[in-house]
Parts: sequence; C-alpha cells; structure tokens
Amino acid sequence: MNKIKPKLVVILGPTATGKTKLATKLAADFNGEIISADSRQVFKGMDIGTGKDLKDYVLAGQVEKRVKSGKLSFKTDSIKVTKGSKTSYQVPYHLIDIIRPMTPFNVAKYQKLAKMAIAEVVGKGRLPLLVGGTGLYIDAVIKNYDFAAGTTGLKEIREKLNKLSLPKLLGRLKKIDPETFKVIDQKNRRRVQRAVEIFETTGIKKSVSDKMHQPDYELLVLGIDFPLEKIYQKIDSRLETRIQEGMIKEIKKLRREGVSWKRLEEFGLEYRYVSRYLRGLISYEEMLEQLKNEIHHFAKRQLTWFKRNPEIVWLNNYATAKKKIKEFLKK
RNA sequence: GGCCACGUAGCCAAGUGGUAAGGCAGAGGUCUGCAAAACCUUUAUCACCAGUUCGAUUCUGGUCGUGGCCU
Repeated sequence: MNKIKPKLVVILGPTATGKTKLATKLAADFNGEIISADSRQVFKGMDIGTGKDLKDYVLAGQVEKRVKSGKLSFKTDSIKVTKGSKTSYQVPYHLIDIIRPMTPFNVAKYQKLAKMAIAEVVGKGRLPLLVGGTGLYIDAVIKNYDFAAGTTGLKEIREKLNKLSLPKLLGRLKKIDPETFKVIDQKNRRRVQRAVEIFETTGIKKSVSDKMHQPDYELLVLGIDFPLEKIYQKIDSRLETRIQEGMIKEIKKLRREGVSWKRLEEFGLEYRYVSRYLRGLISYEEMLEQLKNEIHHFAKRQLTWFKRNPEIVWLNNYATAKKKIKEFLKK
C-alpha cells in the first residue's frame, strides 16, 4: 500500500519567462526528460504562434567539455547529435507535435498521455520534468484529477446539453447537485454545463468526484518568478519577432490545410487575432494592440492560477533551481 | 486681435437642473473533459472662479486651456 512514488519535478510559470531554456539545462544536469505541459504546443504546425522553439531543447556549444568533466550526465547516445565536427545534445521532450490541429484535444487526454510519458521516463531511470504554463493541465497531472469515468456517451450528452439554455442547465444542476450549484460560477455556461455532464455521464455528482483523488508522484514544484512589467515587455517584443518570423504565414498555412476559422478562434491569442486580421475584421494595428493586451491578460491569468498553489517554490535563476532539485533528489 | 466650437476617470466616450451610461487600459478574482478557453468583481464628483436656483456637471458671466476659422 505504501509504495514509493516516483519523483516528478515541475517547472511552471507564466508565458515569456524562459521555462524551456531553464528546463533544458536542468534536464541535462539531472539526466532528465521534458514533458511539455502546454495546451497548444501539442498541435502540429502551430509553432511560431505557440513559441514552440524546438531548438531550445538542444544544448550546443560546450557540451563535449561538460560531458568529459562530468557536469553532464547523459548516459545514452540516442540524444547525442553530431553535426559535422560539432556535437550537441538533444534533451528528449514529450507531448509536443503529437496531434493535428483539427483533432479535438482536452485535459483528460492530456492527463492520460502525460502519465504515460512520465512512466516511460521513469522506466528509463531518468528524471521526468513537467514543464509548461497550462495550469489546468499541470494540476490534472500533479493533483491527479479524476477523469476516468464517464467517457462513454459524452459526445451525445454534450450535444443534447448544448441545446439547453443556461437557466435550464442551472435548474437541472440545482436538482442533481445542489452543493455544486451553490458554489459554481452561475453565469459561466461552460462550467455549469460541465457539472451537469459529469453527473449525466458518470452518475456521480461533481461535488463528490472532486474529492476522490490522491497524487501519484512525489513532487517538487518550481515556479519561475518574474515581475509582471518585465513579462509584459517581453511579450510585446516577442510578438514583433514572431511576426517577422512568419507567424501570419503560419496561420494562413493552417487555413489552407483545412483548419476552420472557428477552430482558429478557439485557439485564442495569436491564432484568434491574426485570423480576425486575415478575415478583415480588424486592422493590422488593431491586431497588434489587441493581441498585446490579450497576451498580457493571459499572463496575469496564469499567475492568478499559480498563486493559489502554496506548494510552489518560487525562484528566478538556474542556480537556485539546480540546488532545489539536488536537495529533492537526495531525500 | 476678432469669431466659433470644445474642455467629463490613464485613454475613447454618452448624458441630465436633483449629485454621472458604456468601452478600452489598469487592479483583483473564479477554475476537475474547449483552459492561449470561458466567466466574475472593481475604478470620477464632470478645467477653474463667481452668479442664478431649494438644488448645477448640466443655465449665465468671467478666467485658463485646446482646436478651427477670419483679418
């Protein structure tokens, strides 16, 4: 019953704080592999807009020296990349580029895949690092949310519920799960509908199912702490860079490949506002301005989510992160 | 110098003789199957001075400021 839980290091933080770069270095230091926790980088072809910089997972330069001096602990050759005379190391990553943009994806699927990926990494005797900024996805893994039941018939039930008005949904919720009804955001249709869905698919009330979970891992949760103004600045300059790198082209290409406007709108941020621009709904200047504001808001929302987790150890540099992980692994 | 218009929160902006819509930005928050999503909360005494009035941000006069036109 009391079996030893695998250790999992989590690195989270709002957008534009350099999570990937930090995680890559740490993965190299501790013989680790990265499991991405990013709800948009799972999609193929969505690269520039999601900041999916795969080069960030490669450690180049002084690696050979670091390996010889024992500072890098990679033990297999599979991650060693030799290009001409230069050797670099690819830190293995998971859950990036795994599905096509038209394919629906959600937390439940993510959780399943992430658990599998973590198990795989642990099986290899390496350290799994869960790295990303999607709070819900991270919590689904580290708090072990229960999505197992109720997969059957979800589509039908959802279609049925989609047709109901919000007051009707609220009425139904009040009947089946008054406890949730009391605390739920009653103006948020999506949430209300989901609470009803949970009951209709599983027969279990949301208020009950919420309480049934135990973490699967021994955790170290590191949060990257950055002043918000700096994040805003970085967001703004990063946006200009992304446009120069062909972000608009990327979105045109997605369209050509059959991704609907509706889907692009759903993806939010870059995909939403560039689409609106391409459709002629807003001007180029409006796109830039609105996008900057929206990404600022997004960063704030991420922070709000993370703030309420007291488990997070906030830090802002590599050395501290390294020290924390070292201590964690010794325990 | 003369004439006209305007002066409402960081920005845009509505409005009324009885103590001021809304939007944006800002701040705070919610979060268990779309989460880069969806949703919630919050921000003014109306340029200044004097007068009319029971009461003025709204009317009158002046001051300052801004924009435009004219000589």
